[in-house]
Amino acid sequence: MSLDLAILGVLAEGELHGYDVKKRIADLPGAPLRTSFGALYPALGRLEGKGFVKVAEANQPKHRSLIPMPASLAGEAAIFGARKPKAGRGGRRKKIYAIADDGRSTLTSLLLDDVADDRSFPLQVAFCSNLAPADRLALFERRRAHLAERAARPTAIPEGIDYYLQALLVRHGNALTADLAWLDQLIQHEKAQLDPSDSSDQNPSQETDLS
Amino acid sequence: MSLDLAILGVLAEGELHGYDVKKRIADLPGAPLRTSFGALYPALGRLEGKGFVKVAEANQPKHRSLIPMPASLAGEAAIFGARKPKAGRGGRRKKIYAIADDGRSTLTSLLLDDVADDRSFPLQVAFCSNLAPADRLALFERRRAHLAERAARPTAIPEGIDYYLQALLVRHGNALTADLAWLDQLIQHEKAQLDPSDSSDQNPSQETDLS
DNA sequence: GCATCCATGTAACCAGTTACATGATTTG
DNA sequence: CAAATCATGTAACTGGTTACATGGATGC
Repeated sequence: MSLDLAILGVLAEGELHGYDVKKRIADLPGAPLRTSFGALYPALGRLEGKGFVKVAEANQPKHRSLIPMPASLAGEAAIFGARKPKAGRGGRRKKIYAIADDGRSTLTSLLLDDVADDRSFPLQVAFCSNLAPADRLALFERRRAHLAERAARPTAIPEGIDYYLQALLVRHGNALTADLAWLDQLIQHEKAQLDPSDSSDQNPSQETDLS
Repeated sequence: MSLDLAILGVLAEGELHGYDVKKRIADLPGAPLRTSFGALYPALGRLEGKGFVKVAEANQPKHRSLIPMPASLAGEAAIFGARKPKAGRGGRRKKIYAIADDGRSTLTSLLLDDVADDRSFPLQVAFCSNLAPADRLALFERRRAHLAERAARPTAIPEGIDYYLQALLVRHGNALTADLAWLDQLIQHEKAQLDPSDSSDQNPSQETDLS
């Protein structure tokens, strides 16, 4: 399920408490996933029960995790660490979750999963840096094949079609085309990484300008 | 809910039995909605209970409904009518549903509903020919405003961002831009219809080529 | 010290899926 | 007549939502 993927994904790059997990997946750069606490906390509980996730600290976050954290997170982490809770004595509160080893392998398999679900692919991309380069390439190519097959199948209903349906159809087709081009760029990038012979394509460009 | 919208939408353009309702919404030109019988039949039952939909015939479809049907449906309807079931005597089977008056008004309100839900907007477009031109324009402009606001809000996290997240972000931005342009075309079309002074833009073009 | 946000959780409900059961009609 | 496909439905389960309850921390 995609919520699990998102949770494991964000926890894979650093420990967080539930509240922050929600915030983080809510504004994942290109793949925002709105969810609710009513879904999140039970999910965290489930994942903990299955041993995919563990509670790192239940309180007194002295100031930071020992796990090295990628640069992308260092900023927020620093801020978070800065306003340290004065408390220490007393109760259970602010559970900080970390991904467990079983969680990492589960994450990998969720990332490789061939779910035709359009909603989860962006999440797979968002966290695909956790994959081995070859697996990543496979993921992209699988998706590309899937979309290509979709684009290929007969459009049907070219009859005296409604203006708005026609507009929708055009939009749909254009979106598909754009996605294919985008995937081609990603694929090209991966291949370049795997086989470093010719050098080109350093960053994803703003406009889909493949020839 | 979007299944209700889809059902009412397809029934608004002609009577169908459940099985065909599913097929039809499954390949709505630009807004396919995969669903299952386990969702569809209960939904039809609910709609019937609320009086939004009624059973036109429970069997012997002699050959066609008396309701005038738009050209877009005439083809399929003819085929469907052609292979008429030999039966007549006996059981209840093949319930043919038709939209009721209450259903039409419900459809209208569902079409006007301002649901931020990205999934239901395409459905609203698919059936927006049921709206008065002014309402249709309002629907489009509301959506446009919504997307524009989304596009405007700070992208955040331009830090040492992951290649794949960056790619997702670009993709997302491009999709938004394309949708805005697409909506602008629709809006322009509506305005031209409402105020027939200058004439341009007859069909949605294949490429989003607004100036 | 009061309001506001951070933070975690639970309960009731809801819409959907998968899998199953059943039977009629068509076609080879 | 047997197999495939059309056709309708139900039951168990799943994953989510909204609303609620609770309480610590922060800031004015």
